[in-house]
Amino acid sequence: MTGRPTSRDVAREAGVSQSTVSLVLGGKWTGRVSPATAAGVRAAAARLGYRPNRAARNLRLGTTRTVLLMVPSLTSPFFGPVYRGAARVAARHGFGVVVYEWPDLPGPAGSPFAAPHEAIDGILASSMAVEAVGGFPGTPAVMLDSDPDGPVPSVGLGVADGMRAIIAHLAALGHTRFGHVAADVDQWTFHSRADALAAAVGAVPGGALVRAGCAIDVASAKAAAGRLLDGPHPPTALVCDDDQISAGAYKAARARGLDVPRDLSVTGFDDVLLATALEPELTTVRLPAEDLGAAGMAALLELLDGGCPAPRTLPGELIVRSSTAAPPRGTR
Amino acid sequence: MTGRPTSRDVAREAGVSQSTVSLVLGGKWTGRVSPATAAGVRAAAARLGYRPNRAARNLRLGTTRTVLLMVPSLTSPFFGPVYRGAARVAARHGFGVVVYEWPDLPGPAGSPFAAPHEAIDGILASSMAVEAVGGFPGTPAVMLDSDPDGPVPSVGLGVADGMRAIIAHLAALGHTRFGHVAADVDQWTFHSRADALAAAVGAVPGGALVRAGCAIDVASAKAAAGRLLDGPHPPTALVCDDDQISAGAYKAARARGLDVPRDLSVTGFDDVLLATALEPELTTVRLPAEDLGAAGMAALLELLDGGCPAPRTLPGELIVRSSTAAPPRGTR
DNA sequence: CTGTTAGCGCCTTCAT
DNA sequence: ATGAAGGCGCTAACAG
Repeated sequence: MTGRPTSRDVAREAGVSQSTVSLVLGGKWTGRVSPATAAGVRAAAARLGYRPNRAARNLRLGTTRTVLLMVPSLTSPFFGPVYRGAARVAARHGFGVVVYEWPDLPGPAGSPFAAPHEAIDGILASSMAVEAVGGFPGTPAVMLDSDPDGPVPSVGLGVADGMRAIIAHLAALGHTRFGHVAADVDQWTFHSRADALAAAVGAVPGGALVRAGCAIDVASAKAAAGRLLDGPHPPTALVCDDDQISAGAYKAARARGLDVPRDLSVTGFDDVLLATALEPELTTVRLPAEDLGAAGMAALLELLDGGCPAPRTLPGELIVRSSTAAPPRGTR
Repeated sequence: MTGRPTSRDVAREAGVSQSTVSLVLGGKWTGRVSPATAAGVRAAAARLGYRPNRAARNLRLGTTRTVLLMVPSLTSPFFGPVYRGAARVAARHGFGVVVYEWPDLPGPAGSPFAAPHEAIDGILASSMAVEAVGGFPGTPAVMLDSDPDGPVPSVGLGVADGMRAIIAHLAALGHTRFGHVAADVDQWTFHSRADALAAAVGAVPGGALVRAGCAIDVASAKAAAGRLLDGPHPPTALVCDDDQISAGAYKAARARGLDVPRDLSVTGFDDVLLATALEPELTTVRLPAEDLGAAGMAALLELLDGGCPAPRTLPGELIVRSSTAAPPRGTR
């Protein structure tokens, strides 16, 4: 016998029929196949090193047991953990996860159909516009870190609460003049951060807010932070939409001879690896990326099961490190 | 008609038989089907939004057109681009890529069989021991950034040349006392870096080398770099196995009041995002991650095609930034 | 309790 | 130039 053993080979080896093999190996034989026979089948399968042919099973069942995870960028350290959490939960249910990078570019980016994995049972779309899943009409989908009021179920991240926690922390330190170094990315998560930030600053007595947008990269962030620092009303604290942006803010500060945190406080968002690689270590909001992937996958599996997953929001957590301090004297 | 249209539906719509549809859509109809019929079939397929069923095709053809990419970590910013390069080339040939994170833990880590994607045509294994693909006997595999003398074809990275370039650069600056902050990871790529480094230092007149091992994380790297700096023969340049390790080296230096690069030069490896986020920006060796994925996939496709891919090595490139300078006076 | 049978959708000879 | 038929490996009715 050359090639992989089939269930027929196992049946022959065990001296039973194919259907018995299928029943036993499918785990639904209790009360229908004698324990002795079942044991024989198992032994035969083990002896032959049998593994079911996935394509055949998929064809028969009309299901692929595969979920597509769409992320805006694979380079960002945020999505590795999202994948890991999703894959872990999926594996427990016999599902696989294929990841597809959907560049969040303006305009009609390459259709997701360009992905060779058109055979998909469901979609998990992280941090992108709901339109992204529009390309798969009828395919069950769950959005991650997205507008909870959208047409598809979603698992959210407490980004608004995170922003409020940042401002509360900064206000308690004595800051009133805030600068928002904002990611110029049209995603719900960033709009949400901006809105929460503006509202929170509005609630601080004497609070003032200036804003500069940038792309999510260090150079662009440095330029944006620089514009704020050189402006007519330089802030004493720079609130950044993302840890990477904070790295740019650090650079802008140092280029102007400003010490972080003595002369300028800086905060980040996400708490990826970068946050502790920087000096000083970054005060930021930790987002539970792996839990997000896991909860999203759980919701999607529930959806595939015919259920109706309840909306969930996973809270962020303010991690105070060394990039924030009271504003310099004379600036309050 | 509910559900996805099948080739039979297309046949009916076009008024032809299934086999004609298969011929036309399979692209091998020239001289066997009249152009008019072919056009009709195409139109019908388009009208119905027909897409071939992957499971059925896989079953019939005995191939999955799917490749497994095994990486040691999804969190490292290095592997995102590897995936991207591999997926790009794969897509051009109608192949999909599923990524599997194989934690490079000591001992018998979870077998790759735990991966739900047992249906795989080939394997691309990046930066790991050749044993990793041992779990898939008979499956064509290509190793990336691994021992070129192993039993399977591989695409290498010029890490040894990179190390030599670093030492040449540092030696030209006047350094003779080097410290290697080494990743304590049992991978060919790190052994290769260590060997090349030792050999290069040996060729520097008066060259001396001390070494400390660490895990690939900032805190561990900081401790290791600290041990070197506090040792009896403190180096004037710290050569790090990885950009992330360099971040730890920066911290160790600053904790001791040492300025980089005035009092201490530091180099990295990989040139990931972190390299320009740090301050000062890191002198490092850029490794072409995306090219690596692309070249690896090209080699694997050639292998699947019955060919015998020639071994390749992609060169790294020394990127001189601001973390290296001449050693402080009196230390030569 | 176990075996027989009928497809899932596709591709590929073979016959027309 | 086109159609009919068979089977890839599996599962789930239905018989026995």
